[in-house]
Order: sequence, then C-alpha cells, then structure tokens
Amino acid sequence: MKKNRLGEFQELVLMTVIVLQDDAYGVEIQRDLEERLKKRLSVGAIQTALKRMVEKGFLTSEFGEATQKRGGKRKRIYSATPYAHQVLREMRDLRAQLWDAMPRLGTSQA
Amino acid sequence: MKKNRLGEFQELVLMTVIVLQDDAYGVEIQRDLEERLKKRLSVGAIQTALKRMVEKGFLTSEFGEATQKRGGKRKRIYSATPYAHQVLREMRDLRAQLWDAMPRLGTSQA
DNA sequence: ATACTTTTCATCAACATTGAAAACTTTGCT
DNA sequence: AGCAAAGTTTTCAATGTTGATGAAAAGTAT
Repeated sequence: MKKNRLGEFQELVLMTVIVLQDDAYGVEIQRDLEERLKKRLSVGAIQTALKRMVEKGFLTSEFGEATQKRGGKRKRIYSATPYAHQVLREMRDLRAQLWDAMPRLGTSQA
Repeated sequence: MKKNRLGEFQELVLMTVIVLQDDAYGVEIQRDLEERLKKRLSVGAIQTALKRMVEKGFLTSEFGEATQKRGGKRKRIYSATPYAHQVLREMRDLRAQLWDAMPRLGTSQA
C-alpha cells in the first residue's frame, strides 16, 4: 500500500537534513547542498522534495523560533524519522553490494 | 546541451550492467536485480531505463549471438561507457561525504 | 503450427526543476 | 507611533524527466 520510493535528489536532501540537524530548514539545506554539489539549486527543488518526503513518512517538521536578524522569518525545521534512517542504510548497503560485485577495471582482473 | 541526470533506478540498472558484463541484456538484468532487491520488476522498467541511458551516453549496445535454446532470441548486450563509470564514482563519493558528515546516532556523540 | 525468449511500444504516475508570488520580520524615515 | 522599504523564508503553479506496468511484436527452436 505504501509508496516507498526515495528518489535520487530526495535522498541527497534527506541526508543533508540529518547532517544539519537543528539547522535543517529549506534555505539552509539549499545552501549546504549547493556547496557540496557545486551547482546552483532552486528554492522550489528543495521544497518539493521536503514536502514529498513528509507525506511519505521520511520527515517530520515543526516551526522554529524567529531570529533577531533583519528579515528573520520563522523557519520550518525538518528532521528524519527512524524509518528514513533505515531506508538510507538499505540503499547504502545495496549499492555497496553492487560495488563489490563489479569487476575492478584498474586491478589485475581482466 | 545534454541532460545528464542519472535517476535512482537507472543507477541500479547501470551498476548491474557492469556486474553482468557480457551477460548484460534486458531479461538477465531484470532477473539479477529482482534477486538483489527481493522485489518484482517489470520488463519495461528495465528497458526504458536502458534505452534512456543509451540516449544520454551512459551505455552502448550491440546484438549478441542467438543461443541454441528453444526460444533463444538474439540478445541486445549493453556495456557502460567510461563516462558512466565516472558519474557512478562521483555519486558514490558525494554520498560517502554526506555519510561522513552525518552525526552517528549509535556512538558516543550526542 | 506451437511454444518459448527477448525486445519494443504506448501509457500513466511520481520525481526533478524552475521562478514568481506570498508571508513574515526587522529597519529606517517622518 | 505609523508606514514604507528591504531582507529571509516558504508556498504555489507549471513543465520536463524518470519510474513502472503490461500487452504486443519479433525472433528462434521444437
């Protein structure tokens, strides 16, 4: 019954949420991921990914406090569910298994 | 000009092509991946992924010999381009970087 | 002809990506 | 105080790409 897919981009956003912990809100996630990818991302790309992952039970969200900075609007802070951690590990393990099964082109094997 | 995205599923199919080497054709890829995922896949899912990856320069393909088995139709054998290998490594490294940056919930860190 | 293996094709739902608009918050001016 | 301006963040709508299904076609051996 459940739609469990976790897309390629969603996975990166999810991991970034975990990395940023209490600072995991839209714009900051965008900044962090842009730096890692060395590639410009649009606001909406992040936000749709976040929204869909909330719907599927990978993330929960709540509003944080507004900061004292000029323009410091309240942030919606995201955090990953235990289920999200589990799925991330499963995908990592699956890929690791495939890497192990791949012939090593640079080594002694043909 | 080219659209270089490599989706989540495409990535798995691509890795399976590399694993299977000379046996990397549609139905066999399907069988191998079904076993790893422990999940039923449709023929078309594999074939569309393969076709699109050819268009984008991740794969090349050529027909192999027909086998002697009853119903042994000629197989279209796929192989990964150097570019595909490069992109796979980049994605692996990016995810590894994110795993390293993630707080370890099970260890001594808070 | 019949049975079997594999690919091709058409189709629809979910994901990726964009940019503008809206919502909110502080600052500065009168 | 009151109000406009400017800054930060989220929401929304719209479009192209990927994911997933199953039936049909193509080809090969019995």
